[in-house]
Amino acid sequence: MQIGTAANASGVSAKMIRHYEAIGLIANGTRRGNGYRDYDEHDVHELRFIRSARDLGFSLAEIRALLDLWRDRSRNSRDVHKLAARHLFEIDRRIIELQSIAATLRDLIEACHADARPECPILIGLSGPCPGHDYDRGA
Amino acid sequence: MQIGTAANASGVSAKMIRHYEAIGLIANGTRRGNGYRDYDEHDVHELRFIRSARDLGFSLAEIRALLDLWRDRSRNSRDVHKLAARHLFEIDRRIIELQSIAATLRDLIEACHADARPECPILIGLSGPCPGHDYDRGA
DNA sequence: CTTGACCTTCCAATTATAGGAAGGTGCAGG
DNA sequence: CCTGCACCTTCCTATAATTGGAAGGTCAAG
Repeated sequence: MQIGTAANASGVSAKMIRHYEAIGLIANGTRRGNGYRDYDEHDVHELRFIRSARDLGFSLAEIRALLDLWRDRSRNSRDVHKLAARHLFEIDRRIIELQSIAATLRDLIEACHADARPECPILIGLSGPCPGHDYDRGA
Repeated sequence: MQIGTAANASGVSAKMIRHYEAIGLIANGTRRGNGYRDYDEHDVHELRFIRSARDLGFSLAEIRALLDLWRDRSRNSRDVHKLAARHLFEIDRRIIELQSIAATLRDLIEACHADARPECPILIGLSGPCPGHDYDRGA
C-alpha cells in the first residue's frame, strides 16, 4: 500500500512516517518502481505502536527504545517496565506541577473582580516576587 | 545596572532578556557608551513580571498581552481575568489529559511482571488499537 | 490530453531556551 | 604597563515534534 493508505490505517500522518524513516525510527522500507514507498500490514502495525506510544506521551527517544524491545523476542519485560515506570513518574511529576500552577491561578482569578476597573489581583500577583526563586537582592 | 545584574535580580537569564528585547516583548532599552544595555529597577520589575507569568505557564504571546494590560493604567480587570481564566482552562484540560494517560500507563505497568521473560502487557497494550482514533480499516 | 489525487524531495516555520564562537570592555594585580 | 578574568556584544546553531509549502513526478479516469 502507498504511504497515504498506511497513514490512514495507522493514524500517523504521511509527513510523520517519512520523518520517522528519515531519523531511523522505522526502517527505510522498500520502494516501488516509481519511487513510491510501499507498506504492508506489519509496517502499519509498527506505526500504530508508535502512534499509541506518542498518545501516551512517550518521546521519540523513548519510543525508539520501546520499539527495540518490541522487536527483540528475547527481551526482558523488566526493561519495558522500567522504561514505562520512569515515564509514568515524569507524568505524575508534571501533573503535580500543573496542579500547583492551577491552584495559584485559581486563587488569583477568584480574587479578581473582572469588571471595568483597572485594579487586578492577577496583575499584582504576577508583578510580585516569584516564590521559589532566589534573587540577588531581596524582593 | 548591567544585563547580568538585571538577570540575577529578576530570575530571567541574560540570554532571555536579549531575546525578549529582540522579539519586542520588552523595549529596546538605553545603552551605555560602550554599547552595554542598561537597566533600572523598573526594568527588573517588568522582568520579574515576565518570569512569574512564565512560571505560571503563560506563553510569550499571552505574556505580551498581559504586559500590555499591566502597562495600561486604563485597563479593565475583566480583560486580565479573561486571559487568565482561559489559561487556567487549558491547564485544567491538560491535567485531565495527563491523568488519563497516567491511568492507562499505571494499568499497563501494574499488569507487567517485570522479570526476565519477554511477555509484556505494556508492549501488547501499545501494539493494540489506539482508542479514540479512527482508522480506515478496523483494528 | 487534461484534471485531480496521489507521490517525491527539500526547505522553512513553529515555541522557548540554551550553547558557543568571535570579539570588545573594564577592572584589578603583578 | 600588561595580563588575566569577568563581563558585555552579535550572530549562528541546536533542541523536540510537527506542520506547511514549493516544485516536480506518476497514475488513473474522464
